[in-house]
Amino acid sequence: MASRKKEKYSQILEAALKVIAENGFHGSQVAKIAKEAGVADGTIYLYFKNKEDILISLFRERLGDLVDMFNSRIEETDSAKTALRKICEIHYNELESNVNLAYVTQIELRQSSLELRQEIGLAVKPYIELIGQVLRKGMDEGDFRSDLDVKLTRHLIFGAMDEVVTSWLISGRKYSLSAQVDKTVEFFLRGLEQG
Amino acid sequence: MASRKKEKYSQILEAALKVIAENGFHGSQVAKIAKEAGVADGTIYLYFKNKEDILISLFRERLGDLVDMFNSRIEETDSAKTALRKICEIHYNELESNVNLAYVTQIELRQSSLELRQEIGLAVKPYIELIGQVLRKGMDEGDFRSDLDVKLTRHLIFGAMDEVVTSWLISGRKYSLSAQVDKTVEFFLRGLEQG
Amino acid sequence: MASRKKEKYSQILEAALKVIAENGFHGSQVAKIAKEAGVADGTIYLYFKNKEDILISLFRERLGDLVDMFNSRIEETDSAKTALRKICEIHYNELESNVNLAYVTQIELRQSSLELRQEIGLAVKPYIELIGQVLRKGMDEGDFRSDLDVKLTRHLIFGAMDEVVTSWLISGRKYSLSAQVDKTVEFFLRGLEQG
Amino acid sequence: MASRKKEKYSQILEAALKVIAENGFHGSQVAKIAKEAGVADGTIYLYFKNKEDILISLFRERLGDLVDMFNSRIEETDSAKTALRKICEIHYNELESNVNLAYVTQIELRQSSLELRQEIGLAVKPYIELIGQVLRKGMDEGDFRSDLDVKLTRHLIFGAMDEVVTSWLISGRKYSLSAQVDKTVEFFLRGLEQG
DNA sequence: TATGAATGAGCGTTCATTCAT
DNA sequence: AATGAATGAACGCTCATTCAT
Repeated sequence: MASRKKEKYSQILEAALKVIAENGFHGSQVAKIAKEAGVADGTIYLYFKNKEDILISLFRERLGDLVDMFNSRIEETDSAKTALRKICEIHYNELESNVNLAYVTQIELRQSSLELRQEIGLAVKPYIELIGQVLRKGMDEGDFRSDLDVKLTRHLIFGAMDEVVTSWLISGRKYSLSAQVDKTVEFFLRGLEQG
Repeated sequence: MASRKKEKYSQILEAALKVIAENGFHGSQVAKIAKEAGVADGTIYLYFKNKEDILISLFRERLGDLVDMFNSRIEETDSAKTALRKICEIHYNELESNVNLAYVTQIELRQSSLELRQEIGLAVKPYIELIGQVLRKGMDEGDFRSDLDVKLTRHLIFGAMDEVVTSWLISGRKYSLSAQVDKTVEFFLRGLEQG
Repeated sequence: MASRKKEKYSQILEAALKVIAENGFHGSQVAKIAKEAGVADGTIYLYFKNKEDILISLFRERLGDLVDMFNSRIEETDSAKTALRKICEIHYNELESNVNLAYVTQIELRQSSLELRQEIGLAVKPYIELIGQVLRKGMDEGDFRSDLDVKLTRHLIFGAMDEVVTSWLISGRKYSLSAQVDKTVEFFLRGLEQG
Repeated sequence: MASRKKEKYSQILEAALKVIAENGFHGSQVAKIAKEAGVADGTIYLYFKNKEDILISLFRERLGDLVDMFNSRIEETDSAKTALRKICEIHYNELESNVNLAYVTQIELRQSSLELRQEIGLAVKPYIELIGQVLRKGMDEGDFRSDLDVKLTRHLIFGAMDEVVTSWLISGRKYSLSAQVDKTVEFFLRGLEQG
């Protein structure tokens, strides 16, 4: 019974993801999501407090999965440099192979109420903190410069990758996103300067 | 008479900026903007096609001003490194000294329709291209690595700065944004690596 | 212009009265009232805060008129006994000659939210107080017993008339309401007891 | 088994009374009543046709009990005057000592559909007829005036008491209701007039 | 009998836009 | 050019009732 309940919950989230990706945030009425999920409008409200709660849950669940994936894969890495490469690989690969999710997280979910965006901020935070941990590890192990401002730099790195994904989407995904990993990591590690 | 016309046009844009900054995107009805501008609701539609047109114009005008400022200030610089520093300085300083504009461009205007966001993309493009020009100049002059992917790197740089501004806003502006210029530019130029 | 505004306001109240009388409280959607008034749904909200506000206004305006009528007619009376008879006459006559109003005030408006019923209470209060004043006058002038509890008795009198009107409506108005005035006043004045 | 059935039936009515008294008519969903009664939502519909049927039954049962009480207590009385006093005593005492019932019958149940109110009317009818019987007895025995209109007067009496109870509730029960019996009966018997 | 998850009709309100003045 | 009263489409959410188990 618990699995049936969980099933319908996921079913609705899945439907929401598809509907939002196809119709945009403002074109995604609760009725449309319900229809896509194959349930009645009212059923939505047995599993979610309100429309916003669907979106928050969607973001939280999926981003949670991503962060879990990051954590487990990074444990396997030996150096901070490899870890940073791993992060960028997962970031680009996951969003490239799940375009609906990419579209919804990068484009649609950002045009929501303050409350939702605060929730999204909370969901993104663990990821940004993970980047910070890798930076600190690299500093401790002598791989990274010891004068880095971790709090600033983790945002520089997250923002850089985030923008690359967004511009890839807006461009119409005309090139491979995962093919940008090497050059992105190279930029993070060596910067712009010659030599 | 042309100036009178332009006057009211600017008056409405000014009002829109203030209203959105104070009430958020969803709390900014046309009627509220009209009241703040001191005109009737209908008058808005003599100067703008529709509500979206106000926002697009707002973004375009203000960002256009910024890009003009970038261009003129960068002409004065001698090297690509200095130019990049200048860009970051202006980016952080302008948004720090104009919090309403920062709030509206970073937070509020992003929660709009696809059409508006595409327009915003067009307005941001000249800025991103400017960054690209600086990169190319640095490569030509031997200051920057010759193997840089300009199209990718200009997004990495823009995204990094963009995220820093956003997180500064969300944090409640508890620290100086312009004080982040040095460390940001350092990251762009030298990257993370030791030595 | 003020009269035009007032015109539409009254037009909506008139429509509300008719719609509620014909369809009952629960069958009276805002859209139905708007249609009956010959205006758009949204227009309602230019004149009233919300649906409840229509009902409150309806009650307040009409009952206010009644109380005004009571006051002016009672001034003309010489004794408390005549005044009491006048009150009962107006009460029965007005509601008999305005069945829609009677139906809405006696039956429909009572099935509303606590907030509305409190408002109705406020609107009825001046009327009950008027009855109290007449009682006090009668006591002062020696027409009424000096040991009357005014606060209690005004409710006994109001409740008695109120119930008579309601039962007349529920019975299907099969008899004349105004024909009950004499016997009602007789009961108030002399009570049940034999001589 | 019949008793088990009756048990759950009463259990639901009891729960309905409590829930309506605590949450008001509009705040009393079937689900809430079911929860209070400790049964499933669907179980309600094994004992009652629909929600309205619960309320009708509630009123009918409780008012039936009251009328039974009236009848048995009045048999013990010798004169119509004493009987009338008894009626008023029971009316005020019962509702004062059962505030939930008072609140629900006087305030909440009145804001219901026409159908329900007609049913309530039927339930109240035997009580009003009882008052009529007492009046007739008093006329026969020479205690009451012989020119009374029984059909009218029984409503005057019921309405008077009904309004006193309601205003006592609305006032916040700041005084004793049963302490109003003497003055109420005095008004019924002697009316207002001096001498 | 009893359950409770699922249903889906129903409605008050907002607000961008229009148009008669 | 300017006004602002009027428009009416659009939608999230509730809750009485049903029915498969």
